[in-house]
Amino acid sequence: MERKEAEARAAWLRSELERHNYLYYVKDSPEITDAEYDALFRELQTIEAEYPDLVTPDSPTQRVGARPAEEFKHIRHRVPMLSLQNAMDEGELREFDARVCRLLETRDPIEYVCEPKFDGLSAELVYEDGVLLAASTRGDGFVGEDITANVKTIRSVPLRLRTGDGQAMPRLLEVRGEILMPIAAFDELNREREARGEPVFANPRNAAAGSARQLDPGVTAVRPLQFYAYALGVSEGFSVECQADLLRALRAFGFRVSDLFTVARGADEVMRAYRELGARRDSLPFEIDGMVVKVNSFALQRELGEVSRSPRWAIAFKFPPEQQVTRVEDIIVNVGRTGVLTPVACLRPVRVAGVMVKRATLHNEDEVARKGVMIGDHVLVQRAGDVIPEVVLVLKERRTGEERPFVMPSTCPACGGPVSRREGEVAWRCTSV
DNA sequence: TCTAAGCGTGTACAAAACAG
DNA sequence: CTGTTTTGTACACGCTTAGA
Repeated sequence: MERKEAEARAAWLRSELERHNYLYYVKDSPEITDAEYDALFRELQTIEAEYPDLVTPDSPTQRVGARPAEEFKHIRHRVPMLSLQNAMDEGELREFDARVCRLLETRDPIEYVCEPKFDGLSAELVYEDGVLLAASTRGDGFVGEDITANVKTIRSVPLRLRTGDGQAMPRLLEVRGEILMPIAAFDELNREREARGEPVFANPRNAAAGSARQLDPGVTAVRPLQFYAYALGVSEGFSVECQADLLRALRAFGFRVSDLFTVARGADEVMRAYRELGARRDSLPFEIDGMVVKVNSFALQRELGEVSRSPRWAIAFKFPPEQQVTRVEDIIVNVGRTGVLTPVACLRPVRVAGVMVKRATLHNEDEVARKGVMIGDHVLVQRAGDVIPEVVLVLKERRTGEERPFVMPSTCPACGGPVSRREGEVAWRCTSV
């Protein structure tokens, strides 16, 4: 094949493959069979093998192109990736709404966008002139890990932004969203791993986080990850005026965007959206742990600004935590790096919200001291956050006999040194650490 | 009231220790 | 000398506490 001819053919194949990829992985409505796709893919591979200089970074053949890395490099976020404040119940949601109204000095109902709060790991994808150049984890909000090679293997991530209906290609677009693993794919993956005798993942969130942080992108490539876009970092040559328009624009750029988002006016409508999302929660293809409520207008968002590491214009409205009752088998004492002693309850393993809970910290000494926890007690365990189970309540039953009340030891279990607790101090400390 | 530090759980991965 | 298990480190996440 002539070089010029090959160049044109390769360009056509790339756009065609990316279009079919989009139809299959984002729209869930393929136009061609897998075999036809493979044939196109192999043709492109053949051309690129003959003319290596024709390979572009956004070529579909480059999704799993990178070699295993030694370590993750770090990427600084140009705009910090903030975390959200939580609202645990209706009262806290209404407080949030009241604060927004007060700060904006308005009595009119505020327009909010309600979106599912995906249970995965958040990431930032950087597109320059429409081409995916870098992807990073949230990290501490300022600096994240470079997971570009891994993100490129996620088939619902566009390697090149789609444009159309008058939208020009942005010079720069930093797209933020969530990497997650759908429940059905997670179950299937664990079945395979179990059959091969490999350890199974605890839940889809951890499976997604683990998969995204593989040093070898080849491993990530065979993990069924998806990316849902929902926010922006820096952008040049692109602007919208509100969150709802942004979500629609992200969809037009070729990203998966959940169709579960709604626009609500005022706290009452937000509460309705919350109840509706909660009712649908168990039938969704992926796990969510709440609903994110954002002030729709970007102008109002700017006016509200941010405090600390979270914006004043958004809140994570959590679903009530799942609870289970289990038994305290033992209480041990953990010695921290700085000598802090923390009693930890060893529990009869119980499954709560996708994780097996075996241990729970008893660091909340007020609670523990007031009510006491004994070996043999039955305790209520709830999944407090994404990962951390917490013992919140005590005493469903107290058996007599061999149980002993828990008392902090007078010597450090790690080094045998003395243990003390200064006046007014909450924590017990090993004084020799 | 806000911020930073400390802490615990759970994940992945690499090095070290162990066994055949 | 291999392959497997154990141990240690780093990271993500979210909570509590202490200090500003």
